[in-house]
Amino acid sequence: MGVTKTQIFNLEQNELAVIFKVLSNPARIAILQYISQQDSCICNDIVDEIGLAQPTISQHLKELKSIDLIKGEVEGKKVCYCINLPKWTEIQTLLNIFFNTTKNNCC
Amino acid sequence: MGVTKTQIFNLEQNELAVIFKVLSNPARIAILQYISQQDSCICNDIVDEIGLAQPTISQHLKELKSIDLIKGEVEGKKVCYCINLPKWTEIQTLLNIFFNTTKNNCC
DNA sequence: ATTTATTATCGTAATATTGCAATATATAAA
DNA sequence: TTTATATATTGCAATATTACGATAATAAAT
Repeated sequence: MGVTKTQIFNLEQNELAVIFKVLSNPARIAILQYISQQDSCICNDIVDEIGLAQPTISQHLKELKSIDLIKGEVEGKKVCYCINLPKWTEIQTLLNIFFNTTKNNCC
Repeated sequence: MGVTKTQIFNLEQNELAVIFKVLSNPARIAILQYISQQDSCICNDIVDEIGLAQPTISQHLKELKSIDLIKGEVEGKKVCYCINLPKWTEIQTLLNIFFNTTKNNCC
């Protein structure tokens, strides 16, 4: 127990759940919003901006990268993170399809 | 540690995270999809449909109810669950606003 | 080559989530 | 009232997540 039984669900259900899970933390929401506000991808000011320790931010960035929601470009000793727009749009579309197809018959 | 630091984030960020968290489990996705497919809200056939124990389904339904995504109507000894359409649409709009406002400047 | 700055990884503690058996509650039927 | 059925709650074990200190890795600057 304690582990999600992914085997009994289909690919779409598991993929949606993974996407939602990555987005299910306020720090990651805040990171995405902050990244999108910067003109020039000034990135790990993220640590200064959000009030969490550097390893914690690094871990959150890794999770966001795990579904390609963001990409990081190494620029010298800094890394410039930004939103991966094609994937972002793809996910938005996926979620809208889910919401639209799953709103039917009610009591 | 081990607990999300909600205090350091704003209301919108925390609300979005809560919504995403409720949706971040394939069983709950499957329940929502199944409910929407039934013409007549035949509800706890959910237990038969999804391959999880009755208490587990009951718990997932509770979490879906916690953000008003579904509502349950008692009908005799059965309970008829269905999607709460106004809330469903509201959340879809909220997520779209998030996706649209958070897709800007990239490297 | 050494120092400094930036980011990533490891290890760990605290807490949360998932799932289920056992049990409680509620309602219909007998 | 007893019995049967449907759903909810409780308690618990296994695992996952969140956060951070310590440390490693990388690369620019001296």
